[in-house]
Amino acid sequence: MSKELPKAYEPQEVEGRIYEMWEKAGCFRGHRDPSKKPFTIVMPPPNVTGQLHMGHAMDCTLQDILIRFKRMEGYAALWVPGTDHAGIATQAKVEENLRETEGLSRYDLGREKFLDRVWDWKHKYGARIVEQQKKLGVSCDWDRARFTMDEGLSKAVRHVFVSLYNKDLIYKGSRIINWCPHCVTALSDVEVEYQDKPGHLWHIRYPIQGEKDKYVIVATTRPETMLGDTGVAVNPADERYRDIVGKKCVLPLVGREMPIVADEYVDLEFGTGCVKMTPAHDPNDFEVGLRHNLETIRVLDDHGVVVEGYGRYFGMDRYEARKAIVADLEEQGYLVKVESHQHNVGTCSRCHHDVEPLISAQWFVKMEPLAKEALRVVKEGETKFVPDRFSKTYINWMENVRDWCISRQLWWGHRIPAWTCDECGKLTVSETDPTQCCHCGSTHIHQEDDVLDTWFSSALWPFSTLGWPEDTEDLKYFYPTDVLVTGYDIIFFWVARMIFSACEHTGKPPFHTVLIHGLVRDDKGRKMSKSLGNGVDPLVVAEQYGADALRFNLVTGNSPGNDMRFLPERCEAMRNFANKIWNASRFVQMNLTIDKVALPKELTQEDKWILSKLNALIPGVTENMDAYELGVAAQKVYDFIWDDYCDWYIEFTKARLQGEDPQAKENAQNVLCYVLTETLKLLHPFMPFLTEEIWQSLPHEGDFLMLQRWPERKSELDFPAEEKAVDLLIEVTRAIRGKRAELNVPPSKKAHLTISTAETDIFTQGIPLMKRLAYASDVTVTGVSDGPSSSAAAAQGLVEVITHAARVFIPLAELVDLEKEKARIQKELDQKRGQLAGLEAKLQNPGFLAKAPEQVVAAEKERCETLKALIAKLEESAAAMG
RNA sequence: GGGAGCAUAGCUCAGCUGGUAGAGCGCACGCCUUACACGCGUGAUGUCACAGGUUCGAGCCCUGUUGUUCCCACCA
Repeated sequence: MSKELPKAYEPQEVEGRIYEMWEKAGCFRGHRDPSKKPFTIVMPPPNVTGQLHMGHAMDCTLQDILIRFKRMEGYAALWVPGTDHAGIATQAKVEENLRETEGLSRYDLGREKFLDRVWDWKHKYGARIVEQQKKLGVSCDWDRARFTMDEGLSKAVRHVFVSLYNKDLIYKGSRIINWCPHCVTALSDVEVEYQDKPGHLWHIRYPIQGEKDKYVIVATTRPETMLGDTGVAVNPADERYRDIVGKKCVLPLVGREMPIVADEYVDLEFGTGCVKMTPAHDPNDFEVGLRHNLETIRVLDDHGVVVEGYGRYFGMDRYEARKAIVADLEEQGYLVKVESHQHNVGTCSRCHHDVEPLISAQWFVKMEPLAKEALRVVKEGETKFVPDRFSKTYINWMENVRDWCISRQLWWGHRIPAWTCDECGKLTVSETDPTQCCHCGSTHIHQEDDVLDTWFSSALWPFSTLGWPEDTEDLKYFYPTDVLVTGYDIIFFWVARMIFSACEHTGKPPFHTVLIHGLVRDDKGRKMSKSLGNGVDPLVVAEQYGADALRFNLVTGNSPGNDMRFLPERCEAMRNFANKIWNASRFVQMNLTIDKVALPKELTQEDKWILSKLNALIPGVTENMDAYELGVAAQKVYDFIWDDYCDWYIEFTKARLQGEDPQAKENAQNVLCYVLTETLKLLHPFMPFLTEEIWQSLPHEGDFLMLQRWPERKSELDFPAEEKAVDLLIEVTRAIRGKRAELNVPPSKKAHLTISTAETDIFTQGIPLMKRLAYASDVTVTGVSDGPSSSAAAAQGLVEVITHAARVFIPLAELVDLEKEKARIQKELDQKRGQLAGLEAKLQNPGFLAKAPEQVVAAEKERCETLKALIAKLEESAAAMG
């Protein structure tokens, strides 16, 4: 029944096979089961034509750990996967490809044909990221995979749009928006990234009209926008300029007459205290312009190029125009001075070209009414962020949120369901394509060209993927979802929008917990990026070390919400851990003669010890999982397996397995298998492949480890006395090894130990274990009074090892350097006496005795007593050495 | 200008509700001890940034300081 296993774990051989097995058996499917509680996660949909990167790997791993854990806990677990059409990113990629391969632009093809190309692209590359995710072992329900431009999801988008429009929460208006001249589209506020860039502050003279040689000097960082100036503003409190308010000045190079106005907005301290007003290209100027009725004149077109009517500047892009204008100003004597000036420039989060604020007719979602409920659910804890500090980030943003610009001048996306009537000019907004204007009945209507911001559809993801707006069974059962796992970088883009969308459209927050993780950085702490070329491909890592090792690396050694560095050597350590478990189970299997596991009635003290440790581990790990402390939970399992199970328990069992007693052999096998199996369950969410593979080859009931029930603590398996007893054996064993190492005695040189202890039962039972682990040829256990005194031992050529529980005598005295040994004992004595002094002071402190909890006081007292006993022994030993 | 995070062993980082400072890697010494050299055993290394405070007791709580990173914000 047991097969020959390779000496080292080979993830490459295992992972694909195991995944296929799970998938074929339908293990990932989420079933509505009225007898179970649902647990639902929706996966943040990656870009449909994207590639899996380390951030995805971390995101997927965390989700997979949670969903596997809950599935094992007996929930009806559903993890909904899917992909996002990622409007601007995907369109840009296809356009680039089109340009490179055929030399065509999207306009050459026309909207319809171009969209066909994007769909081709989607079909070609859309499956790639799914395949990559599978390599990581994600257990999502692929049958329910959704795409943001699926029919059903598109329906949801339209439904929401119409509903918001009808509630006056969507409107079309001319506003100053962020425009990317490179992507040629409007952007929302969150798609603008501000960067500090070195720039200049140009001081320009604007002549005052009708007054010879009188000027007002404005300071600007963007001289090219002066073409669109329609005024100059000063602060009303500014003494310097009081006399010119109300007068007019003349715009150099253009000759336009413009009013000089007074507005609080102007900062007296900055620059010259005079600001040129360009309402069409600056959000503040736009506001000032509204207050003072200034004209709004656009001078840059959608590509950031100067429009007609400005002489030689026509056709120049923003930067050329700046140069030319500055040169002309200087030549004509308008330029007063140039200062260097650091300033904050908005750039497009996609292409990083400078954003051009400009006035444009766009569609907006009115945020204030929506933010109200979205704030409430977080403030009142209906939706919690983990770690909690991110709720502050969220609240702060939501309280100051401005209307959301949702129209994009792209082709790839959900086309805005609004039609303009060619006759009456009014809008018809409808879920189904209308044939006529809803105002005048004219059939001459045309649809908006623009599409919606990608995030408009992803905002609906938690419910649109479950069938909303239909009242589906899935929606009733699985919605609201439970946990959303994502990086802090998309709280504004996505999480916030999901929350207010869900509240508005479903009346419920979309999830009760948002588990936030940080960024995965490179080994030097830099962000992984294409341009730096420092990205580490998760699939390459998984191939090299195994997906389990990668997962374990990503989940340990960091804490929620904090960035982590990706260190390849940590993968190696995790691979080693996987191998450790592999070999532990290989050991178990090599000694296996049973085909069914049951805990024996007769348990040895070491059996009870490991069972008791396991019993403590289970609730500990479970609590950490419940608290989303996944890294801590993983670390606990790691420590248990490596330290308790492998280093000690397996070694303990060798005495029985290699002994003569068949019953003892079988008992040991049963406990070994039992503990290993339970541990595999605890480890499974973290290392699914390895654990499933091992479990399959051990005696088991059921078909898959991943569908086994999560372990529970069993009170009948608590053995505090034995736990303590074996801890003592371990302590003494360690001390003996330490002494031998110090004396450079190789393990092959066995010695006859004499152990003098008050715990004769424990040590007598432990003789077989100690023989093996403390390199003893034999062990004699005596009571305290029967053992030799230190001086007698020294006389007999015995080395003395002193621990709290016992004194051990080893016949190796000829190897001891007496002076060194004396010094060592003295050092230990000093140390222990120091500890004792501190402890006694604490125990004499009335404050401590009165206020500390009883348990703590008792523990400290016990510590004090054992310390005293140890010191007495050491003192005797020191005295014996003279 | 607001807000947040981080500062713990040579390096990278854990440290649960305050109760004798931890891991991995690295380092030193010794081991092919019949699961594992992707291993075993043993060992060394820390004014837990600084200064105050609360407490019987602080790496953990409070205040301030310094350094550092990030987010938000319209200073032309």
